[in-house]
Amino acid sequence: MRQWCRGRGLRRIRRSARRGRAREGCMAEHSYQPSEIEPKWQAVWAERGAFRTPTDPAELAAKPKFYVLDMFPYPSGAGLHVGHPEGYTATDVIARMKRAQGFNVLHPMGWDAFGLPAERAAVREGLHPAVITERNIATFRTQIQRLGFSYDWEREISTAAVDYYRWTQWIFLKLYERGLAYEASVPVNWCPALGTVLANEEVKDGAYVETGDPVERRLMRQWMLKITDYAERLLVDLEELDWPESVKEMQRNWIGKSRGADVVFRIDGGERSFTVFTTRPDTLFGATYCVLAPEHPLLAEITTAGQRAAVEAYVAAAAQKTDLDRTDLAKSKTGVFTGALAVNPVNGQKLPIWVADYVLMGYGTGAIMAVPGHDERDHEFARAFGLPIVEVVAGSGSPVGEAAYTDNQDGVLVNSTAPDGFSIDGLKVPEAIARITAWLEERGLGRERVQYRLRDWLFSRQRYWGEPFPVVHAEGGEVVPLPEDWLPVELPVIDEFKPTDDGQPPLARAGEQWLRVTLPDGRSGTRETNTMPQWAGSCWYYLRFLDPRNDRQAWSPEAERYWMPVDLYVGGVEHAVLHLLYARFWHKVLYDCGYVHTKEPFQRLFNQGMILAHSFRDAGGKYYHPAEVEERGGRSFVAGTDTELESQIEKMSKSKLNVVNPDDVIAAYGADAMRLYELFMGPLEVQKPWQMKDVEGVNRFLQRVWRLVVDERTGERAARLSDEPPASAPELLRSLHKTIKKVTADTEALQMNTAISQMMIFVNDATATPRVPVEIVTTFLRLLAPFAPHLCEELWLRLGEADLMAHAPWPGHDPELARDELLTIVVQVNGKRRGELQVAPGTRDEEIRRLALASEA
RNA sequence: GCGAAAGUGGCGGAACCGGUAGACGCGCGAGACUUAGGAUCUCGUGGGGGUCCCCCCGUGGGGGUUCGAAUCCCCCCUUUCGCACCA
Repeated sequence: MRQWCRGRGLRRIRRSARRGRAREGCMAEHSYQPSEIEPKWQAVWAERGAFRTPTDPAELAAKPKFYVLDMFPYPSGAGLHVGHPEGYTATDVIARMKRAQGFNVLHPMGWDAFGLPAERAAVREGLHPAVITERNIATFRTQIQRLGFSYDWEREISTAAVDYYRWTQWIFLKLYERGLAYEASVPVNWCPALGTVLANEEVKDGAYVETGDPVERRLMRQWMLKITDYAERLLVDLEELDWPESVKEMQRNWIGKSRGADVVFRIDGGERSFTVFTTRPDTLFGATYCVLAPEHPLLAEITTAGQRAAVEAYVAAAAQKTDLDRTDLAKSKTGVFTGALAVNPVNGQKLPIWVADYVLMGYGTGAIMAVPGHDERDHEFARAFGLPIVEVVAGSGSPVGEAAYTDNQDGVLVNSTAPDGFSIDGLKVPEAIARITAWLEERGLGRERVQYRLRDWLFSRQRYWGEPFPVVHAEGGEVVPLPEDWLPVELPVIDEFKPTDDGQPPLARAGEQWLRVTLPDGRSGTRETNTMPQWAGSCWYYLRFLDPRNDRQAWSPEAERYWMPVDLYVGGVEHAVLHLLYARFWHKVLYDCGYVHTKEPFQRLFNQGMILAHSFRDAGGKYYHPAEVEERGGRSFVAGTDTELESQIEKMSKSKLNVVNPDDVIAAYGADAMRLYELFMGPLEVQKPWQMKDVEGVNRFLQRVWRLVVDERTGERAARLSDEPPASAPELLRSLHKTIKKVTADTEALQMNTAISQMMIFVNDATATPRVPVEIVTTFLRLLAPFAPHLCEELWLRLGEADLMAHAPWPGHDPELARDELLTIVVQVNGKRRGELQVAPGTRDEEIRRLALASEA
């Protein structure tokens, strides 16, 4: 026994569990027993439908609404870790408080159930992805329910259920009708390891963000969604949202709006021309060469015979490169002269045209004018190939031959006069840009333009476990959307989930019966065999929660009008761009269709920080489970040995052996202590380490609350409780009202850590009070109930209350009783202490000054 | 490189709009009650002085504004997170 439970954390857990059992049997029979009261109350809540969302129209009309939503989980095989319940606990506290405050609350939970991991597990285990998914959902549901969250489980949904995804398909048809879904042959991110394409948002540094598998460029026919049509609205509407600034900023960066101009360059000695996009048209006089991307269509036409071999070799080499190679910043610039010359429209200068892979075909026009004097990349390129560098903006401390001067505010234009006399010399950059843009427009040589970095959303995947597209390819190749009443297109049951040998998606294995379709007009066709990406289902699940059992509509207009928008949405930052951008896009399309009445789906967003954990590693880099580690003199060793370990705080992961399972924590301390600790750890939004020792602290707090009410030896009401009026304990009453005030305000602001510390202060005060009016305790329990609902429900019952605590109203505070004490202000003159003042908080500076001067005299 | 956020005891973290640090919890120390307790209760706990009244130093570093700065301003350092050849 000793040998296998040496580690501190685990030993503590086992010890606590033992202690719990021991107590049940012998002396302290009436001590706090979360393992008994928690399942009991969870069953009562379920039986009595305590958290059912109101649906009766009169009831809905009678109260204001509050929609509080968690980012629903992907039910992975690993089960829940302690990071999941952090956000869930926060939203549950809010949901319970809002109910108590008289709101109709919608607080649902569901499963983002389609996706690659289930498909891979299916291959590994020889089971169907649907079976794997069902199993994982069951695990997640059990784990989540153990925490006593007040979800309305009657509204549970799964994106992989037919009665859900038929509406995902329906929304796709709406997108198609509006011309927002189209097929195109585009260069895609193909991941050979996964056998599928990926969205731009899923690829970083040439690799799939989830697994790190390399991604290469391929030209493929794929479904695309025209999110670019919504770029401006997605950008502008961010302003109205109560979201973390960092997330808004990330979305702004992703959308990447830049203002500039298109400028047309004629090719010397012919009629052909090409257009460049630039944000700095003011530097046009400083252009000394042009560059085309290797994929630029004009390239082959203009390359001269003498340069053809070199250019073709360069283009071929660029095509071979992975994105990773092409975006490697460490590498130096490469390129080849095409032999062709372009004519600078502003002064007629002949500029050599180069091809180089630092110019991307996917952004702007795939062609640039290069101004090495005022652009770092062009500068580096010009230096590498000995191209001229001309200064046209003055103001830099060093010559442009040494470093590009890129300031775009205060620089003053020089050397910028055209042969016809037009000049922007002497102007500051912003004015120069306006002037030259107008000049170009007058002559038809260019025009102002806004450019976005956002690309269209690559919306198909070569996978099985996703939503089938509701479209058919008719004979002759025409794409035909299916009529709405043909939905759902059910995912056929197949037994092999790999692509076919000739590279078709897995659904090509479904057989003629599924693949062949006779269309309404009598033609026959073949079903689309790609499926939708995992993001599809999560783009609108918050709408299905409004009316999840509706089999005639995706949701009813009445429910939508009542509940939307989501008032509070809580989840991790990892979705700052992907899910949150996609969902906003779909929502705006649905808004344009008239199916939703708000421009934005999520009014307030909150990102909880990641929970980290200590991990232990020896000099060789091998990880040890915390149960094998012992601490001596502030250092860590492998238990029973002198092998010293390095301890660090890291993201929880299987390979680092530092994952904390909520089930273990609940077994040792109970769900209420778990809930409380999740919130007491620190501010919700920051990263913080899980420290099992600290759970003891909140556990002791709950024990003290228990003993405040229950005599542990007899199980009777504690002798300290009195039936006298609250005013009989004036100090405690003040403490109570301050607590009501602070808990209400802090919880509203999602600062639950300080709300809990205030409740601890109150309980410490109560413990020190000889005669505690019972009414003060019941009021306090109503405050604590959203945080520790099982304990409070039990104590509420023991104090003789008839109705559920879950239905008790939220207490209000008396401002007079909750008022802060006077502040002490030390009066100082030139840093020397000269006296003290007692003032009320909020006293104005002038008043303080006046009082200080008066006291001085 | 660019952008954002943040640096407070042995640890997690408090501190409203500048009001005189370290709430609450962990850990640690002392005591009480106990056959015993790693339970519970009480007291103490930033550092350094000092015959217990108190003094000095303290919120990453350096300047500044102010009667007064963890909080506001400038420069620097560090960490975390985004973006990364986007013309």
